[in-house]
Formats: sequence, structure tokens, C-alpha cells
Amino acid sequence: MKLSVRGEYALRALIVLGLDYIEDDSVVRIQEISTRQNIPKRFLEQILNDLKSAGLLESKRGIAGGYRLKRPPEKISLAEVIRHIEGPLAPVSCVSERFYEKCSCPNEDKCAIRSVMKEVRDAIVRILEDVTVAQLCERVKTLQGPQTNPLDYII
Amino acid sequence: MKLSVRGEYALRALIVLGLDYIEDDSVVRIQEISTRQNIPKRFLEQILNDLKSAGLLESKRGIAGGYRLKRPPEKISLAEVIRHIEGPLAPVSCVSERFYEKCSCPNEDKCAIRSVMKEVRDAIVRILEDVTVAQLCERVKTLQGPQTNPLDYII
DNA sequence: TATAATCCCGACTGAAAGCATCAAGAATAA
DNA sequence: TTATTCTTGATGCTTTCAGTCGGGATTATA
Repeated sequence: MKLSVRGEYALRALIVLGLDYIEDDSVVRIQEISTRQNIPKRFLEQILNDLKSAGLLESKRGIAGGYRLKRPPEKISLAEVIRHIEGPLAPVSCVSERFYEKCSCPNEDKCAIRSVMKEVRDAIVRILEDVTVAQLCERVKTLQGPQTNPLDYII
Repeated sequence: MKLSVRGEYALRALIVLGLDYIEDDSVVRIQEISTRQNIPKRFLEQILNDLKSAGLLESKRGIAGGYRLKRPPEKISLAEVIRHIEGPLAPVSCVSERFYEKCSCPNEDKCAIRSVMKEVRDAIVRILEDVTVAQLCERVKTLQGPQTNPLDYII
């Protein structure tokens, strides 16, 4: 598993939306996420749309528009996010559960490399399946302390 | 961490050389590894050369030439191999120990994403640092049973 | 010493992925 | 009606990946 810039941006955006998540229908504008997290706006558009079609976000158009989480942040695991943005978590797709692809070795069940990679996959999944967006937001708060706006991107 | 075809080939080649490893100076030709593992010969050349300059292999030129492990297979971890072929094991290089690169976030120590990725990195490294080429060869033997030539590539 | 087999080295290529940017359209609050 | 926002699809640039190629250096053997 390798996290691309795209995936990192997705997580950063979800942190903003997670911290902002309230039970009513408040939304956050792309523009705001973009400036707060220093993400190219046009690129972020793509990514948020992607997360939306993955069922993670919902949006509202027009002048009071923006994005919000479709589910509470405790119900979104990093595994789910990354799978949608990056594809398989496994180091090789012949050990991936949902992105399985046959590899070139003659007998997968007897492939030694595969057996090691399966262990690696399981270790990765165990962590990412466990950590939710809500927990990620918690980490942000404890790590960054009680600042005015813990998210502001500072260069 | 994502294992490319190149990395997979490297491991497969090392399995051949590991199984073949004897204390005298017997060597295995590229050609043989290529046909036994069904790896494009010209491509394999590159890879073996790469492993050589990484200090993992040594070679002999000329008509009785070939490659062999420079160290006993128990002393070569998969982590070392993959790091040389693929680069960082970590999912993002700002949590990599030997391929560290600063990322774009303002304060790395307080980055929540980073803290999760560090856990992922540690889990990956823990496994790959532990498994050696010798153990990989063992797995081949136990998985594939006592065949005449457990390595032959069969389509 | 000639030769054939082997490793050695760097350049090259075509396809795909990654990181965006852009233009124009659709919805909506004020 | 208008300004602001999301929506969609196309496009462009750069880097990586997988693999090929030509020609050179080395060496066992006859």
C-alpha cells in the first residue's frame, strides 16, 4: 500500500469535514477546505466528487452549497477511504480481498512470496480497518492541542 | 508499500539462488533463472545487476559464469531486498526511516495522518525485517512439497 | 590464441499512472 | 436575476514501469 498525494488530500479533507460534522445539514465549501489544507482547488474538486460517488460524502449546490459527511465519522474507516481512492491495500493484488487479480505464478496457493505478502496485507488492513475518521479527528485534537483553529495550514 | 513486477522478479530470483546456495562457489546463469521463473531475460539482467550493486549478489563472468548470493540466505531479509528494488517500505516517505522526505504538512510531529501511517509502516517493517530469503526458501519447500524440481515454472 | 558463452552497461521506447488545470454547464439562496 | 457553488468531462505534462536493444568486457576451454 502506497498513499499517493491524492489519497493524502482525501484524508485531509475528511478531517476537515469530520471536525465540522454536526447532526444538522451544515456544509463546508470546497474553497474553504482548499485554503485550510492548502490543496489545489481544482484537484480537490475531483477528489471530493470521487468520495461522493463512493457514498462517503453528500453535497449541496448553489450559493450556500458545500460538502458534508454522509455518515457519522465513527462509521468511516480509513481502509474504506483509501480503498476507494487508491485501490487495493495489499502489496500485490493476488492477495487482495476486494481487488483480487490473478498473478503470473503457476499455483497461488503454493506461492511462498504470496504467503508473506498475505501477512503484510493482513497487518495493514488490521490497522486501517480499525482507525476511523472520527479517531483521526481525535488525534488531530490531542496532537495539536486546543488552538483556535487547529486546521489552519501554516507555511 | 507496493510490490512491483520488478520486485517480485527479484524475490523469485533470490529464491532460486537461495535454494541453490552452497558454500563453494557454484553460480547460476541468468538464462536458467529466467526460464525456471519465466522472467524476461533482458529484464532480469537489469534486476540481478541491481541486486549485485546492492551487495546482495556476486557474479562470475565468462563461459562458466553466473550469479550467487554474496551472503548466506539467512542473512538477507526481505526488507533489505525490497528497499533496494522498490525504495521505501513506508506508505508515505515522511514516515520512512531511510528514505525520509519532508512532506507538505506544516508540523510533522503533530500530523494525525502521519501518526497512523507510522503504525502501518512499523507493522510492515516488522514482518519484512523478520523474514529472510532462507525462510522464503523453506516456505517454498514446505508449500510445494518434495517434488523433483519445485521451482520449475509450469503454465 | 581463437571462440563461444556469459555477464556488464547505458540508452531507448511505449504505455500507463499521477498530478493537476480548464471550460462550460446545472442548481440554488438571496 | 445574479452570484456562488457544485458537476462533468476533456486535456496536458511529467514521471514511473516494464521491457528491449546493441555492443562491450571477461573468461573457460579447445
